[in-house]
Amino acid sequence: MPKKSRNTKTGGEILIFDNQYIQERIKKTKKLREIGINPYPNQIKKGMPSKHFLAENEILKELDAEVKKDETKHYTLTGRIKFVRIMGKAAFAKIEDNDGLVQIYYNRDDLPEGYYNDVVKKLFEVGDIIEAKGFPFVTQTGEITLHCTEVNIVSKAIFPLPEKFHGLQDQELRYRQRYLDMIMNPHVKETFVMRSKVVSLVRRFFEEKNFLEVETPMMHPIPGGANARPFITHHNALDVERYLRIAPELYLKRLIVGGMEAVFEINRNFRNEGMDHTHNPEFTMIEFYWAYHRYTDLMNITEELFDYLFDNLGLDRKLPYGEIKIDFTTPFTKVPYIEALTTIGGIPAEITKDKVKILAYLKEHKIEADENLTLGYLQAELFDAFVEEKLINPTFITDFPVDISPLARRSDDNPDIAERFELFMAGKEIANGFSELNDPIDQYERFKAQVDTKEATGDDEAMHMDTDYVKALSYGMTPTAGEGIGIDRLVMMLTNQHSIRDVLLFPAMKPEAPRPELQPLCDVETICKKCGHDVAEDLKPAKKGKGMFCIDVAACKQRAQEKAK
RNA sequence: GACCCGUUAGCUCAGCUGGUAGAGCAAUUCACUUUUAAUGAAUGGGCCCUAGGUUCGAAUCCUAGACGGGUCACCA
Repeated sequence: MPKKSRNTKTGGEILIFDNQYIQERIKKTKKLREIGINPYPNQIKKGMPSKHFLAENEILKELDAEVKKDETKHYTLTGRIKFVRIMGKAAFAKIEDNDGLVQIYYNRDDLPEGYYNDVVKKLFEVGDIIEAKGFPFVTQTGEITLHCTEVNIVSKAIFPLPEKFHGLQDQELRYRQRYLDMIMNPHVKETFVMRSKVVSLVRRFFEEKNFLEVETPMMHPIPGGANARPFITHHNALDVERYLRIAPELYLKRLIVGGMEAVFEINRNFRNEGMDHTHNPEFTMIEFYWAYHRYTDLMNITEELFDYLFDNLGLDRKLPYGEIKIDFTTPFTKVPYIEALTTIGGIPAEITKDKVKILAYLKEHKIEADENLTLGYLQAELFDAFVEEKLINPTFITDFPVDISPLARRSDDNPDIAERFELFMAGKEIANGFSELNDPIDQYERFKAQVDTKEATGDDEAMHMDTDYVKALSYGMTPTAGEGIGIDRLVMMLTNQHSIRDVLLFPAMKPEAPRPELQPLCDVETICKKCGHDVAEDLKPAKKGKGMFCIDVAACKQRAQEKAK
């Protein structure tokens, strides 16, 4: 049998199982069936959580007897076998459930006739999920253990687990096979339990403040609410392009126009940009909008939220983050944007307010910048290069240049700055909030300025003109403050994780490297029935009947037309 | 996108200036009725990421590529 076609079928056998270890395990599975044991039974109930079992039998350790045990008690435990130590006619194993490891003991004489030698010892192994019934005792080395009178298979594993001591180290496998990572590296689960708690608490916090949770579209006709490149998809029935949302902002503010005075949404945004340790193409944000409030109120409620999270998670206000320590004690420091350039970034004040001087300063420090950028954008270049990474403890940077804040309200005192802040910690942006721009004419002009920027600098992340949104504002929106908080990055801070991939259950990965011989056999027709297009990646099978059709309907039509000519 | 590092048994990793591919765990067989990464003995297990090149000979050297990790750039 050829060894080289992992993903194909040959002779009716699926060859991902073509491996000595897997074959051994499949043999054992078959043997179980032969002797009338279903390796995948359906009627098993979860046993007592291992933690409860251990806690409840802690008292056995106090017994004065030679053998510390209580045969009057009966327990059922369930879990995955992580270790097996067979010593002839008796054996110890450790099984793991959601709470952790617990030891079980079984021997030839206390199990049904022949069951130990023929079944448990030979056919149960590390990786299998089992059910164990018996009474508690304490071993000579002082470990509370279940002495089994019955052991049953719950689910047979036909793939072996990684090595028991070193576990699964390979980062790639850890991300691609997260379930295996979770089986082998218990702390991984802790991080995601923490993440779940954070999301839940954030939701509860806003609900308790009478915010309404809403769900707005994820497929947008015009991408908006942030500066970012969107993913593009196609709606077949309408034959239109749709953009996966880069932010929910503009829809949430439409709801404020509609009279909802406090709303929030926690969900994914999608940005078609580079990936690194702080960027995943899909990421989770909470955005909330609060009528009759200003950006200063947002800073207060943000501090309140952090206190709420830390109190409910029982976390110390000073948390380690790699080499550094972050002090989350509220209130957080507040520094105006331009001031931060000087006090934190160390840039002479006279430079920070002059385009020509900034360009010279940037050049001096070997930072490339487009000369067509406006003052605000140039100040942003300075901020990114000299300030951002120095913001370790939570810091609100306030009063942003208005031209880099196209959706924020101008300050009544100074038309060049916006009522906006961003919250930074450990050199990373965590939140962004502002008093919302509710002047429809001003909003129109700002969109237009974005479109102009796009033309002047080719910045394809600048915003699009969204006249539908301007129309909504034109009906009148109450003065409103709105904020977005990056949940992934927040969880990174709270769990001392330095890669966003470690707080995402299934981070985005490139497709696995294809091995040439392993390509699936393709015996169906490989050209589009309508236009004759023959690039396999562009084709999909017909919904009904046979044949292939183009995924991109518009392109298909065009090809068909050209062919007709 | 640029640079650096990695890819060898199911897993964790060795493999020197090029000379028949190694260990531990795991697996198979045997011994062992309180072990703690159980122990002892024997056996089996490799497209050395892929494709080219240099060479009498390549896991090893060269070129290109794939995937992963890191640094930087991009992402206000």
